[in-house]
Amino acid sequence: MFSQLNPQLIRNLERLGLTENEAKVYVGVVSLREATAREVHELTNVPRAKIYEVLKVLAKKGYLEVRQGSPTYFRAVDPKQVIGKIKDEFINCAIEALDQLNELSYELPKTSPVWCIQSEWGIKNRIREILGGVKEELIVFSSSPEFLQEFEAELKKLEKTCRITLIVNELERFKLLPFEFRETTKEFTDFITNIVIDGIRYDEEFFIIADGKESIGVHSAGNKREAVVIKLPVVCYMQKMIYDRVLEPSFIKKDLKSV
Amino acid sequence: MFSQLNPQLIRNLERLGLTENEAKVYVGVVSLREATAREVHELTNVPRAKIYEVLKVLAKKGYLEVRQGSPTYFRAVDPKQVIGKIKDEFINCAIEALDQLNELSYELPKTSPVWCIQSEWGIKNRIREILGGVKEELIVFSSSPEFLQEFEAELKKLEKTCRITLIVNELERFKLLPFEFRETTKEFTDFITNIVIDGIRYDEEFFIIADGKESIGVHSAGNKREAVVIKLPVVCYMQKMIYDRVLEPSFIKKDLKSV
DNA sequence: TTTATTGTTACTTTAGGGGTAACAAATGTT
DNA sequence: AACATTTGTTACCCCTAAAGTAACAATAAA
Repeated sequence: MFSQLNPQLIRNLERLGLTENEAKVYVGVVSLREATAREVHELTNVPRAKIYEVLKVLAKKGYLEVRQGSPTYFRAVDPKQVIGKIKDEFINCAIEALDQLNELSYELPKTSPVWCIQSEWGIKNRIREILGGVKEELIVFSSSPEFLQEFEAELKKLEKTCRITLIVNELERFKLLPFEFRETTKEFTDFITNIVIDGIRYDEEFFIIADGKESIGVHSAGNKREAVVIKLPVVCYMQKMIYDRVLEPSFIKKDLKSV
Repeated sequence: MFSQLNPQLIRNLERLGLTENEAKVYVGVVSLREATAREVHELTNVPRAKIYEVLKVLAKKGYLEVRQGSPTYFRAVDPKQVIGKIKDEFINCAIEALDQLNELSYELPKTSPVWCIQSEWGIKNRIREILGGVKEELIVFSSSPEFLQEFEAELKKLEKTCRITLIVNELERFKLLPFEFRETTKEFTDFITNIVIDGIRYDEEFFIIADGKESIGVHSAGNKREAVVIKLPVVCYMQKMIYDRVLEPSFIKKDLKSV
């Protein structure tokens, strides 16, 4: 039998906490609706010697029902119930863990001025956190419409409550986004997309300065994305200056004298 | 340092998918708010040689932020975010698994007449399922107020739509429950709480007959609970007869002649 | 009685995670 | 500059859970 037991499903069940054999056997019994150990073995290729133990475990967990006899028959409990139970247990566990973690922070937020974030999720998460904290002014640079679009909703919301300056390297590529953009000078564009340090080429994709005191920049080095959070007001001011100078002359005066 | 890292928390995080060392290190960094590898090592007792790899993994997963340097510093991402992410991924996984499981049932419900359930959860789950399917008549026997109470809500609801007969072995012990009970004869009580088969003593705790065609009985054998589901109309009729005979005479006639 | 099937047991193998020791590289100290 | 300390890495061992294998008793079927 090569019924092949959707390996994706097996992997999902493993991630829900079953062992590989448990997953296979449960899927087998669900497929067969009602089956003997041998039938499950033939469908799943789990060694017959192992089946019995696994079936016992699953029955004890409440995922299977049993009809004693020779051979013994097994029947799967409705997947909705089973997955639901697993989910509930997991959620409880998550809630408990979160409570316990929140009790840990004895010390005051020793907030350090520079941090580097390596995961995609972490980067976006942190950007949202910063956007959520903006009070008055926000300056955004982006060279990637796709990346910027991720935060469209947040930015739209902020537009109502604070001054936003959106700077991009090519107006053309951003025209589908519902914002008013300013363009950088050609020199800056060339510069920013071609920074090489120690043989590694950096590509600045995104940059935010929030209220002139907190910044996060996203760049890719090689094929890896990375973000740097900087909270030093001085650094941010310098960076802000750079962006000021980098805007096309026509935009500079009318907008930035108010700062 | 014997700060002892709440072992319950470590276990919870393990159940959420971290390894033991990952859990310890994450908790360590959350506790310290911002720390070097060595500090984490000293707080958690995870071998220093292992710390670096673990920290890297956690950073890549987005649970930590990094400040490069010598020594490198690490900072924990807000637990709410981290646990939230883990939870979301798990839920997605559960949903996907459920969809895939639901696609499996090629065959018609080969529903067999006799099944045995070994897990506490499975038993209660199945009882609720049966209660949910009752159309006209329900007969319940119980010798355990605690167990019966579990289904108080479901029974209250059913009272409105169908005939319910609740039979108990000692009225006294059930008087706190908001139902009208009937009592079994003393002989039956003695009989039911003292069945010995092959040297094992069985204790019938609970029994339901739904619409005269489906029954589930819960008994404990030794210190294990077990339930048997029977869907044979004949067997159920016999069982119903037994219960009819078992009621105190005063109750029998006025209620059961209508059946 | 023979044969096949069911269920059990004992053993091997493998992989992942954890622990230890030793070393190179970077930093600090005299 | 020489030395000591700390940081970060590597290689190795150990243990365990889980998977795979093989052989055997108990039961049912022929």
